[in-house]
Amino acid sequence: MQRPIRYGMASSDELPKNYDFAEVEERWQKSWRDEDHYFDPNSKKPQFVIDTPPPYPTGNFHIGNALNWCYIDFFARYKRMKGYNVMFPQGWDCHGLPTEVKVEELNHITKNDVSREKFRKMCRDLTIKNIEQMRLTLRRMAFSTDWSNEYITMMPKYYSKTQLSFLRMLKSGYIYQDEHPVNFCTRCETAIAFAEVSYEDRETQLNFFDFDGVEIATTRPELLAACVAVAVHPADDRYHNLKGKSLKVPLFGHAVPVVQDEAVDPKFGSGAVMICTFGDKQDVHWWKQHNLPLRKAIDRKGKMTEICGKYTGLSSTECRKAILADMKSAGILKKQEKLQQRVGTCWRCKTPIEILSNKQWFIRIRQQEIRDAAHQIKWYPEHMLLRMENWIDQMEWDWCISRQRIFATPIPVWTCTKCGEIVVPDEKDLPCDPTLTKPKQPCPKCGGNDFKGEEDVLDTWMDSSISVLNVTGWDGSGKPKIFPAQIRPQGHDIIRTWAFYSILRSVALTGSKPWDQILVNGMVLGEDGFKMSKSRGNVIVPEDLVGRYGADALRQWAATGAALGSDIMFSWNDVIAASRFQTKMWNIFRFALIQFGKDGIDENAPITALADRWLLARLSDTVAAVSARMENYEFDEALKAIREFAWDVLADNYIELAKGRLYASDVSRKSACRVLYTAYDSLCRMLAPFVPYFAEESYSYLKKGSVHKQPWVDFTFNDPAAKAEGDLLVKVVAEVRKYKHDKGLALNAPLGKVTVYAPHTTNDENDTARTINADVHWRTDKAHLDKVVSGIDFNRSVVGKTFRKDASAFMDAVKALSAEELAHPPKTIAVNGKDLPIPENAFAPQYSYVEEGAKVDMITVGDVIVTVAGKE
RNA sequence: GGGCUCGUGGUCUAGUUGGCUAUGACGUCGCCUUGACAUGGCGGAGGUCCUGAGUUCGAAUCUCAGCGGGCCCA
Repeated sequence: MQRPIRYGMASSDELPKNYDFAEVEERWQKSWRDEDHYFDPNSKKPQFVIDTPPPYPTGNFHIGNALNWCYIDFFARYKRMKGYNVMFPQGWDCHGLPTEVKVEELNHITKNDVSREKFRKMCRDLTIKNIEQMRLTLRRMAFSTDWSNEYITMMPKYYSKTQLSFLRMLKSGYIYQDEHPVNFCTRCETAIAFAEVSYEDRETQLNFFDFDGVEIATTRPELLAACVAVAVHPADDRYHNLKGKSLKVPLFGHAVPVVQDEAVDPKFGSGAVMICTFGDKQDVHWWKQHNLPLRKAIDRKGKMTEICGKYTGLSSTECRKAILADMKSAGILKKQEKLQQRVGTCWRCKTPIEILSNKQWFIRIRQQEIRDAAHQIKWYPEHMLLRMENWIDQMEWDWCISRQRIFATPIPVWTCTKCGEIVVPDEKDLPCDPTLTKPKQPCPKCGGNDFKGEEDVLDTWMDSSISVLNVTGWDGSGKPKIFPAQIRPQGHDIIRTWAFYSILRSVALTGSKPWDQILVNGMVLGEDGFKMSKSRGNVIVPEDLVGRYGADALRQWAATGAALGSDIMFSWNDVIAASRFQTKMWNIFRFALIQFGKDGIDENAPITALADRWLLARLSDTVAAVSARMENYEFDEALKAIREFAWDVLADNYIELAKGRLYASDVSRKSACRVLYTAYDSLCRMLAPFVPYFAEESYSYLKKGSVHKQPWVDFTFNDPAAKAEGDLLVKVVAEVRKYKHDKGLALNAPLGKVTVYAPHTTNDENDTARTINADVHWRTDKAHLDKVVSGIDFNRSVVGKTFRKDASAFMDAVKALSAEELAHPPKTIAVNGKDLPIPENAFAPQYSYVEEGAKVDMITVGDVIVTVAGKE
């Protein structure tokens, strides 16, 4: 049964004994209002705009997303409490191949079976369904999303901005069209960017063959038709005679020059390589360097072109086989060796990429510009900047932004069929699909009226790399008022893509860095330490976890799991520990509420007892520490400090000390209640960003109003003496407990007189006495103790081994020694009439102490002496 | 091959401007059902701080070399 929402001080009979997270979380989720999290454009508060990552709407919010969003929500909530006007937008990065593939799968079609428009609609419908699913999870997780700033990249409102940014960058010369080699996936039939290439190890064959008298080693004989040169190292003596010569390509017969290049490794293969357009990135290098011609041997579908003669139409694998067979029968194939190599593949479908030369759209990469902007951003953790720098430094090609797909932002250009002029739409006519509409004016160059709409579409990163411009309200007119954003949170896996492209685009379009700070979080690994994957069976689904332990427990796991930037192993242990902490907190609050229920709270009661001042001093330190950690996004440390204070300091020490006073009804009870009240209130507020449901529920028993609308805790209590003396108090209690434990006594067993000889007298309001159940006296004078030998500990393994049958006689002799002799034993001792040496470690005297005539036990706490008189 | 990052009890981890007996959690063992909580309390056992060399009165921490893991890239 669900309880009604209630606010304000509870009476103790209203208090449920157990914290039922499922009931509580559902109830609060229903009552919270979206409006409370809206960014207020007219606010006078300082702004805190977050450029959140728009997830790909697969329908499933995975645990890595959850970690990322928890971090965002922690600081979004914290900043709101600190008085900032926070924008926590939610975007959806819709376009791209996975959805196309999914639509084909679900409808049993290929994209060519239906019209482009129909296919797009199918993709849009699926995406909307997925987004709705994921929104539910976001709400269940209690993320304080600003739903008034939601954006969906496939919607006209968003992608018209993508198109606007394209037109602006085209105009300013950043974007150009060119025939250029690009990474190409022949399965997806599209160009892909370097960031989309992944690498796999595989074994291949290195083929040595006779190339017009020169031995050449190649892994890609099928590219023989595309051979445009042979390269050797200039210092390679074997090939001096080839300088300036040309060679005839076997099987094909065209002549190619021999070029010299330092980049050729004389030790690899035969030391002579053939340059083809294009086998790999190195070929592109050489091709540019030596101004070689272009011979295209492979087409977009991965088939051999006409220049391959009789091999035309074969796939590259078939062609390789055929050419090797023909080399063999011509007797020019010398030998074959196995070779380990890394091959670039399409990150989506794992097909090995080809480098093909096509007409494509590009964005110029101006490295220095990006580097400068990256340096103006504060990186958390700092070393992530290095990854960005390394990536920038080794960029060689411009960013290819055109894709040959359907579900994506159209490139808004037409080509005049008569003169080839590029024509663009008016900015006010965006969004625009050039395959469906025509330009309003004739061609400005030749006056022609026949145009071809661009069928290529934009890379998805072209959408998401303006997320920050979108949320800050960019409309093309320079730099928006609230730009740059304050922070970009993201994973380290997309530094070279999303972060890199966002910086590039912001600089190009506004001349400024996109954000003040970037916060980089790690990846979530499975419980076995490996990346989560279905095949490993180590995948954790957030919804499952939330169902079993609640959203707050998952959020705590995210906070405590890892330091910023480092990968985090998933651990059920941490989730269980989190849920236990909530139980503990609930019981602490229950205890406090029961006390408050007896005769209310006096918020101005004088703080009298030492323990009370001690607790407030420790609370003050905790608030300072937690606040500092929050400022630095060190959520693990922040939550750790809260837990430590609540569990160790408040529950295990303070409450144990103050219990007696709270049960009694003297004046100092009010002091303890006020302290409990302050701690309760502060803890709710410090916990609010981490466990919003739990904090809200707990706070509702204390006061009216939502804890999430309270300011962050501002509490200082400076009392170094109370801290030092209170620490002593706690230590004395701990030592006496240990003493009881060692004596086999129950912790509440009564003791007789306990005297503490400390440097200062301490007004502990009898807390110590009640806690350890003894008559406690605090004294500042020196302890007057008489040390008395009360017995002797024999080490029987030493005594027995040394004295054999004289052992008992030896022990009797030792017992007969005086106290003085026992403390400083002689070298020898008379046993059965003989003087025998006393072995080392044979015995140790036991001492007892006598204080004012009574026998006592002595405990030391640093230089403080505590005596305990038994209760006989 | 290059860059980044890391190596601490069985497991995960804190600690690096060099300095008390190396932190905590989980697990484990023992004791305790005391009026918030046994999803608790108290206590114990358990560590070559990856290896080696160096600097130093002193190294988990600094330097060098090596071994090993992870990530990114060639």
